[in-house]
Amino acid sequence: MDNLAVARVLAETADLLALKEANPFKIRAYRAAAETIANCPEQVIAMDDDQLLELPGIGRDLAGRVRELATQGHMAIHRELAAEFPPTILELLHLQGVGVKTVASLYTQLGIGSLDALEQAAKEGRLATLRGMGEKKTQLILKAIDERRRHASRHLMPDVADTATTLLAALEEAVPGVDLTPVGSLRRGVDTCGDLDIIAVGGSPAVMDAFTQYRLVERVLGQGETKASVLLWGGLQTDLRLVPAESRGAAFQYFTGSKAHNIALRDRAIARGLTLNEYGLFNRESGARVCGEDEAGIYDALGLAFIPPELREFRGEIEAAADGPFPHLIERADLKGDLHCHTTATDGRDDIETMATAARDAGFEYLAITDHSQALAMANGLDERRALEHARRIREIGASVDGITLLAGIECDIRPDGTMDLADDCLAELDLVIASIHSAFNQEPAQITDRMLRAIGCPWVDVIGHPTGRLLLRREPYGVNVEQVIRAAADAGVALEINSQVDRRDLSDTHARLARDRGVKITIASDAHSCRGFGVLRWGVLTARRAWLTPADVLNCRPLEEFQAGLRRHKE
DNA sequence: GCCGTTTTCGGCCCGACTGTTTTCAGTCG
Repeated sequence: MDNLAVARVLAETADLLALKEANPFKIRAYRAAAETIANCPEQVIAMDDDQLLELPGIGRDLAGRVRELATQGHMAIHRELAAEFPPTILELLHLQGVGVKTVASLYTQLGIGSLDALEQAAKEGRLATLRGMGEKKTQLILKAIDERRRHASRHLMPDVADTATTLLAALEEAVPGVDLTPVGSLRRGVDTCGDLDIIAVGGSPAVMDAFTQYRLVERVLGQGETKASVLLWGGLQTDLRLVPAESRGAAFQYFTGSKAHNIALRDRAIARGLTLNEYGLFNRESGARVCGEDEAGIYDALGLAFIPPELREFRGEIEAAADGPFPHLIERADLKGDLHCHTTATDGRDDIETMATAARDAGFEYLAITDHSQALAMANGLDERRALEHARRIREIGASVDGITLLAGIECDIRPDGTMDLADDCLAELDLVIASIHSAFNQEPAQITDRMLRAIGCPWVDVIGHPTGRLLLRREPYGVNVEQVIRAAADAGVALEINSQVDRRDLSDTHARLARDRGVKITIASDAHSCRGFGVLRWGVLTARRAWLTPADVLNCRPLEEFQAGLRRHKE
């Protein structure tokens, strides 16, 4: 049982306690503990009581619960609570706009304990019999159920990447020397994956057995000599394919996709009297093998430069590859600084100094500290006085920490009317201002677009943070007209952020590409809330690669002085 | 259920928005 599994049990316990209207602070304690453990770098099940008590938010009681999980494999309080409700009840809590109060009254008053039952009741108009429920709320619930269903079979790519890492390590331990590579949508670096595809090259059938017997397999869907399919706990379908060494490149190419890219490539092969499949590239007439052992060789034989996997979406990459090699797409090592993070001043977990040293250790020349502004009261957002005091502290600490420059910034809320949450004279004092929307997401497209344009009109705004507000698999983007925002940002010299959080990646790849094509500078930022939060930058970089971005397109690939000169505040 | 020490109990981030109300409850961040 790893930390995420422990955290899940604690979080479920919190949800179940909430359904029973237990002490809200007790519920919060369970949630906080879940959060702490999910973010803990060491495995908590290996810890003794004293080590557990060191963790923030873990006291005598919760330490005991974690020990119970470690030794028994389950937690009595969790089991007892779960037994009081249908096993499907917690899926109701994941619906947008549905919280514990609603779930509790749905269950106690209407006996609704599953998505299906809720949908049926909503369609029959029975929800309106509950206090506080009307026609609009019913429609919102039906929409939320629909979204949930559409997303149910998909998984965040970074989660799939973690799953793949763990699975590959287990297989390599079981079958030493085996050559395994994840392909498919994971290799393309997409936002969400429907399944996980892995290729084993030249291995023995033993790897197939190790795969189907992997401890996290819920069900074997099929097993043959060269292909096995399993369903992992958590619902991810995973396929393993065994290919001979001479087909390695062809298999990589074939299973990395996308479908449209592959079709275009096979068309190209046909036009050259060749045929392409997962085993190799062959002469159509004679059947003689042209190549197949290496991926670049296949592209080369088709008159194409090697196409980086992230670009294989049939978005013009084949034409581009016919014209010659691609420019150097951005890599993580090209980033010279990070531009968006939080500290204990607002909702971060670590202080300025800790964040600074962690950023330096991550290889950065500079780091902008950008805590929240006052509108985010829940995050203890900063008003003008605190923002300026915080900036003073940041500069003071920046001067004392060697090897990195700290920039005193802010993530300033864009209020519903488009005005900034902090006064201009305050924003003017800072080194970097990110403007973001964190409220009133449901404004009409024209209104929220206008709101964004007003923010871009503020002369002290340098960057728009997570410009569309989407939460992958959870929340649709705001109704904002991205093209208009891009045009305005280009005109004003305001940069647009690629936020690297696993469930944001916002701007998306296609929007980032459009922005770049229209002359907008891009930033790639972690939005880290702790000193371990910089790792997500790899996902933002993948989005940027999928947007065809080179280091020249990304502001924080520049050394400090050049970076600062590129900011909007220094342009006008 | 955790935490702190002006401890051993009493406090524990709160404002905006929505849909349902007619003064508020629930959700979200």
